[in-house]
Amino acid sequence: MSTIKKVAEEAKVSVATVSRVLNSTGYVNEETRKKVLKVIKELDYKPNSVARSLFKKQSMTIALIVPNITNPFFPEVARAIEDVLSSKDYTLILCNSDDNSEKEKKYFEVMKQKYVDGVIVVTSTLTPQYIEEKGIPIVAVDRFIDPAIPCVSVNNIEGAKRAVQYLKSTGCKKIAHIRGPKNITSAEDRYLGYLNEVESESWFETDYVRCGNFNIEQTTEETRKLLNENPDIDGIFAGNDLMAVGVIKAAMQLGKKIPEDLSVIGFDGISLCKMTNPEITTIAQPIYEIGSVAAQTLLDLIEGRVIEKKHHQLEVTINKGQSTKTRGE
Amino acid sequence: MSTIKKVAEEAKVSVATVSRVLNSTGYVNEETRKKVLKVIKELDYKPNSVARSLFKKQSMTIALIVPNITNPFFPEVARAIEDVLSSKDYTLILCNSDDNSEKEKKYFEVMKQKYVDGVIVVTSTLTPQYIEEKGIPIVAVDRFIDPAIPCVSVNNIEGAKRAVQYLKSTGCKKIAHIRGPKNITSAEDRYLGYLNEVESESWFETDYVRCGNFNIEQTTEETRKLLNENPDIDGIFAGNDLMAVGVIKAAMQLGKKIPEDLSVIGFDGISLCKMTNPEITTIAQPIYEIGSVAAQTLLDLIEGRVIEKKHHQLEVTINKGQSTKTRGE
DNA sequence: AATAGATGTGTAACCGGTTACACATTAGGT
DNA sequence: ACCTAATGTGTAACCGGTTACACATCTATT
Repeated sequence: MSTIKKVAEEAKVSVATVSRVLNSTGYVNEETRKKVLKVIKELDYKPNSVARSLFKKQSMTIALIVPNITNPFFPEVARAIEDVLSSKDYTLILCNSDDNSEKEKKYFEVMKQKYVDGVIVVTSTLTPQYIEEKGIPIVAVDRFIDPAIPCVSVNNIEGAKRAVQYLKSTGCKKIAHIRGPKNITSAEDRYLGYLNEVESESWFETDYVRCGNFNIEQTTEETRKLLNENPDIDGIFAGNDLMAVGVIKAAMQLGKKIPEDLSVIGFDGISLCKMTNPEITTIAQPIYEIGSVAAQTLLDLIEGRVIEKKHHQLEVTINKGQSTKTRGE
Repeated sequence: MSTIKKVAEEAKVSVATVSRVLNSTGYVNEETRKKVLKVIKELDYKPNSVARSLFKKQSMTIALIVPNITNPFFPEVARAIEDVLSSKDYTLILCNSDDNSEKEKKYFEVMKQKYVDGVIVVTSTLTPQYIEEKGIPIVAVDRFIDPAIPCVSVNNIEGAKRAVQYLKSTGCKKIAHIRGPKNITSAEDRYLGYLNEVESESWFETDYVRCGNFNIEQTTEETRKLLNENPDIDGIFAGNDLMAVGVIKAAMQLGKKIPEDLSVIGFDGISLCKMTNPEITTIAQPIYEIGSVAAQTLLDLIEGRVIEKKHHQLEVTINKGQSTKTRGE
């Protein structure tokens, strides 16, 4: 492996000059520059990022902390982030937190020791004080942390309202909600949106809300109970797409036809929705865009640009599948 | 941020002693050790990984290069790898190559400059010479590169045979194959396995093999053509699970009942299989295990342990869903 | 012709660790 | 009591870059 020193010797200049050529800083005579460039090419010299990082206290690396990359929402976010980063010569470190506060903190610690330039995080447990104290640029995705911390998400309350409104518009008369976990802001907001749309309805009962955990099996179980106890429910707003799959499974087990007997709408718009049968109607987040905006915002933060907007709330769209009736039917 | 120097001053010892305490190397008097440890705690000192990396020429980081993390096979592999790595204090860098040789090479270059300790790669384009030349420990996953390069995969030929045998055992009389891309070894092997099982059959025609590209839409299109031209095909072995979804979509569009009119079997065993309706019968790879074995093998390589086996071929299992008839039906 | 500013280059300190080596002290063996 | 080996600690070089600063030369201005 050749070093800047070898290049300097070979080109008969000092390491400072080589460094100037590499970084296009300071003055370098055109002749000298060409000579150095020639030697660099000859030796196939590639500067050592670690040495540079040590001095500059930055690593051209950012970390993404997600609960679990296996959850189909996150790979698309990760892909978007990585696309933006790699186009700017940054590198992405991937961390799975399992929504565990200890793991999140451990990752933060390690990242700080590695001079990671910034972190994009999906968390429900990290506090603004902790983040502040670490002093690493950070952007939250999907789940809101604090007004002080930039966040990229959709308006979950609005999205949930749209979901319920849509079910209503297709003729559903009794709409239940299998919500996501209690401590997760996005799940909370979707619940709030649902509640806002239904609480003044004469048919509404608090029993229409059940708590799932963003996972299929448990949702199937919960839905089966719900439908057994309330057979006249004809619409379910699931906390996310995976849960919608769970709801559909339960409905099928109970012999209910979808969407004739029961309409199901999800949330997220992961590509899975188009693979199931029936295809799932869902409130689709612009997932790729969320990732790319988050990455862009983090780079702005890192590179000291003013960030015009702290909280990006992107628009949801409704993706119509066959898990809901067609309007007016 | 406190440094080793500050700790040394505070504890009235030299940096060498602090370093010895940190790394449990050399001789350190117990009293001294306690004193240093106390100061480290007081100052909340965390050693700087970058400085250590520079000297040690290793970064406790490994890179995973996959075609696209958005393909549902890879997040599970990534998760497994990350689990193993984080338990050993290694960090994972994620790269998306899009199966593009230039991108793969660029990542390799960058990783080398960052002193990445090793690479796990899913590639069809990298040559052993190139890899050799970079001199970075490497493990291939899913796709075989060269006998010299450790590889973790399943026996795709055997798996494909099992798939076809299973279709036969459930009564299929004419079995087609929508295969994956030509240049990908795993797709090639699955095709070979299929061929081996069918070429001696009287009903077999070369027209029963169509080429897809591991993607749903194109597979649907291809399947539609296949079934229109050969209406009596009653079984399809899809190149992977995503393609199986495409096959099922096509069958439904043509009004064929699954599995009564057409049996479909996939390959991979991604969690998607359990979410569709009907659930997809598939030749399941032990995906998580593939990832963890790959990670473990790479660490063995990095840490200089002898690797007993260069090519790990893990066992596939058959996951029975409702996309195939029950045996003997 | 004198001088300020631009241009060009090298020396050496610095980033924050690790470790070879030197040196001292203590313990153990005969 | 003497010698060797084990124990304990500090100094300084090193990893491979970046950059402040010093210094020299060249150009332009008055």
